[in-house]
Amino acid sequence: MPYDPSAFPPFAVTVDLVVLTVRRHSLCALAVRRGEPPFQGRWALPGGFVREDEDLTQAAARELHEETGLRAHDPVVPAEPPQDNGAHLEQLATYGDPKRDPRMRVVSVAHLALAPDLPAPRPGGDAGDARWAPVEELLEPSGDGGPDQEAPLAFDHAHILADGVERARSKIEYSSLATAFCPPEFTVGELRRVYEAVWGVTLDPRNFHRKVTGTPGFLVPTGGTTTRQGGRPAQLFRAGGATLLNPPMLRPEI
Amino acid sequence: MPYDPSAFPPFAVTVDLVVLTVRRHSLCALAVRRGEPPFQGRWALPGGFVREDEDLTQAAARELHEETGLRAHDPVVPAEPPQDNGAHLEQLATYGDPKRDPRMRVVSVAHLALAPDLPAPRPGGDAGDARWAPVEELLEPSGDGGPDQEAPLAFDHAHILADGVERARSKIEYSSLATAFCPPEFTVGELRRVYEAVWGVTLDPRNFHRKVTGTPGFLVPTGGTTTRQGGRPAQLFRAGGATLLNPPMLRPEI
DNA sequence: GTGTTTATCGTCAGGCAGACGACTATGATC
DNA sequence: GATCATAGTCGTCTGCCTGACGATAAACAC
Repeated sequence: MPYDPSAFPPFAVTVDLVVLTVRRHSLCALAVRRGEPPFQGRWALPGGFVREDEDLTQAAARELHEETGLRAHDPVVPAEPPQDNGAHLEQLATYGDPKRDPRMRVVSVAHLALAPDLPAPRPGGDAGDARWAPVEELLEPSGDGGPDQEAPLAFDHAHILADGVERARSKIEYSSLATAFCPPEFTVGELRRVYEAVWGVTLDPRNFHRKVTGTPGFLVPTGGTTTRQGGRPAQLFRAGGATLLNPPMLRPEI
Repeated sequence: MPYDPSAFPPFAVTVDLVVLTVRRHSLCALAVRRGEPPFQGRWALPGGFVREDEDLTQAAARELHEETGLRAHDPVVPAEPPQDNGAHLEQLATYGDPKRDPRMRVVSVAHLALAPDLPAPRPGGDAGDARWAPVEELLEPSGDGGPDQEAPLAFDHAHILADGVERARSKIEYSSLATAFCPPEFTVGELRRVYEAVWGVTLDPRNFHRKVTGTPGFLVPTGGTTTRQGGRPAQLFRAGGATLLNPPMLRPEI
């Protein structure tokens, strides 16, 4: 089909964000409450229109900053040491079912952001209300008796969230992405608890320690120690330059 | 940002296709020659506008059929046995740089299609001219003396193609996707030559045979044999139901 | 001190991959 | 028909990595 610039169907293009973090040993996603129809009052993923002069990644980074105050890392030029308050941001997938928005044809380019644990969502964004919710809670079919039962996510956002969670779960297997859930300096135990929360499993601390400290370039010791978690002081590490884990971290069966 | 259906910047949305196949022991992509500006006369990836009532995957499947005659498998409901002439189709990524098309704001949802070796591109599509070209030829910076030197691909299509090739290279590691490059019945040697072509390496036939025949659910013997390749007759297999390879096929270093 | 918690080091057996030898079954060539 | 070249298939061996789990170390709470 020849490109005919004068005869194309116009679409609205948005970015939606799956922002994940680990809070209290559970994987949580950022949800905002919709202030207007459709799906008024329901929880949804943060997002918004891509502007005329904006790249998709820029739009996602702007929305992320508006909703959370987080700056996105440039994954290509990783600012080295004390890049605190930076989040990992990558494109997830694009959703364009003709009926996904009842008002008009909207194509949404979903992005996945991974952030360390944050104090609390800042309501400085456009949404009046925002919260970190455990992903199982947002994804469970309709709940089976939780106290404050919430309706499922607006639009196809449950689908998008599920895809984002699955991306995160699989990607920490073969990359150093799990460190994006950690503060700039962290212990092996904190990193292990990230894996446990994201995968929903428990891992052997000894084998985990051997694996991550034995993988060249994954972790670099900072020299400091901490007793944040109680018990014997643990060494502090920063993420090393390696981005790919080879061989990968194996996710336990079941 | 509240959705305001009356005030969104209009975008054109297209699908572009990275269609890969293995021909003569080399990984090839489908390229079409542009018949009009911009980039008139240059090679490009096939693609076109998404229609008003079409899902993104539908649009990609339609373009694929127009350009190659191939039908896309439904990856969710894999038609079992003799699904000949079916190609694997999946979304790749979305490209939306404001300047990627000099005429207007175009967001392109790229898709990746993997097909068995085909007789020849059918020029039934909108493009007057189409060919299978080795991916290195399409991707090399500008060539270093090949006889019929081609200008690089139009738009950001070299970038899209590189992403598609990388997706295919990594995905055959941990999935049974390599069988999408094979006819419905194939030998272990043919499957190995797919891996060798996609990765650009040579693999030990004995270890490869042990790996693929030893992975439950990957290959199911049909009972027949063939001597297509010369030498001792080889068993014929179909792709088994397994889609994930665990442990993965390891891509050799370097 | 005693108990608890967490971190870290070691040991051992099993599984799997890379390297490679050996044998089999076809077609091509003399 | 014997020989050769080509592929396919089965084994063996070694080294690495993982899972299971024992043991020790260093903090805190009583």
